[in-house]
Amino acid sequence: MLRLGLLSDPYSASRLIAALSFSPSPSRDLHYAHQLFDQIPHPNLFTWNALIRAFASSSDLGLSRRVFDGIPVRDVVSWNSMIAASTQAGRPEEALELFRRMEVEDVKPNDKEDIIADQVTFVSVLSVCSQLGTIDLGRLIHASIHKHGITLNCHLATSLIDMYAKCGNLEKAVEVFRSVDQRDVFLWSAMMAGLAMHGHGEAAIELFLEMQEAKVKPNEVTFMNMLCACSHSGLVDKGRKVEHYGCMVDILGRAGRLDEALDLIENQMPMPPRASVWGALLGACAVHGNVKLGEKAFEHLVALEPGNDGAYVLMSNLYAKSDYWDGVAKLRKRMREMGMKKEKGCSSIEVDGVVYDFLVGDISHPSYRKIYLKLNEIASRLRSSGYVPNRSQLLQNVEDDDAKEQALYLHSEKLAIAFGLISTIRVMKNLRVCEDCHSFAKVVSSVYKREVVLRDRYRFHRFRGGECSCMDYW
DNA sequence: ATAGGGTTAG
Repeated sequence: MLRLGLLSDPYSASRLIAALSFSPSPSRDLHYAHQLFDQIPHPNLFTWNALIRAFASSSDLGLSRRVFDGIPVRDVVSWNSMIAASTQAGRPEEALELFRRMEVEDVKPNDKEDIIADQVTFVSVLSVCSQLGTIDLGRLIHASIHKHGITLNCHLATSLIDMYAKCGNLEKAVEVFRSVDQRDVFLWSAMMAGLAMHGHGEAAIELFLEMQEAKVKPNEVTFMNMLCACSHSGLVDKGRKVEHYGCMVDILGRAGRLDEALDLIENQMPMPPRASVWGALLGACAVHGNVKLGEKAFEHLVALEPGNDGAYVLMSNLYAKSDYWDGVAKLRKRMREMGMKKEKGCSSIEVDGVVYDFLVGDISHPSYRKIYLKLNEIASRLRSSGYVPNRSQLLQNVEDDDAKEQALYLHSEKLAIAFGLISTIRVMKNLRVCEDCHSFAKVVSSVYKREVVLRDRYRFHRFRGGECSCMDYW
């Protein structure tokens, strides 16, 4: 193309950039794409926009942003590309900021439509809502879609279902799902994932059968979601019918059948176990407190993935649960030597459309005094109704028993719940909820006769009258 | 003719 001088043709140039950025990794050369770009004599919006996407797929958000900022007049595709790039890079706040700017800044009219934000914009922003758990914004966008008379295509409907499910409104997700008549594999899979997340494993399996009747071919994600549904609902035999070793280890392990899980890995797998398989076993050992097997899984796992910080945290928690503090100290030393840090626990709660974040022992909230006061009051009321803090869930070595109890009360989930008790209760946790916080929430729901909805990294917990929707199985 | 979107265990 260079020899023929085709770079001066914007059509060819844009296509070349796209081709270079979507090629499989060996022939993918973004550095070269960038160099080429500087040589394009007449770049147009198509070339700029292709480049945003190209850098985003190489996960270099900074470069995408530099291209975006340099565009003299941006159209809706430029904005959508940049918003999608931020969303996919796990930077939902940046995406949201762009969306808000988009509404007030000039957007060059597009050939096709002349509305400011279109379906593609909404798809990305709904994905932001899923990530942040901001159901109010999600509802606003849903309303806006209605208002503009936009029909739901599969992309948009999938995003809506995912948003409602991840924001805790499963009924609404089902409603959207049922309102679509041409359903593709993404739509079906997203609905199954939503059901699984809320503990409706059987319903997810029924949906899978319905999907087959509709002659839609499942893909690997569909199976993944199915197995997740089986795993979270304890459906061991149904899960066994789908062949996937990592998930099967998880299903067996979660159900406490650790020996069977190990036997599967060591004697039945036709291929060498990959990291995720050992990860599933380690996770199961952590749940069931099996240190010896946990150590074995851990060593296999870090041999395959030395930088896996999650493995260290799981193993350390397993030691701590078993009161083996020397093990914890050794692991921490190993982590320090490798320059690794544990992800900080953070819970956020949405009250009247505003998201509040809490870290452990957080005092940055304007009314933090009120929150701790409320927490004290909760502690005494819970104690008199029979709740005993589960000190095994304190994963640092605090000698004094009273101090241990104090430290448990500083967990971010509890702070968010206490704040919620002075407002509406909808809690998001970025990591898995700990057993003590889980029983805490149960007692809160019965003593205060309030519903608590807690979304952790993997699923939803809906506490009502002292019971949780997960039936203590997660 | 060239650019933008959705589902995913531990």
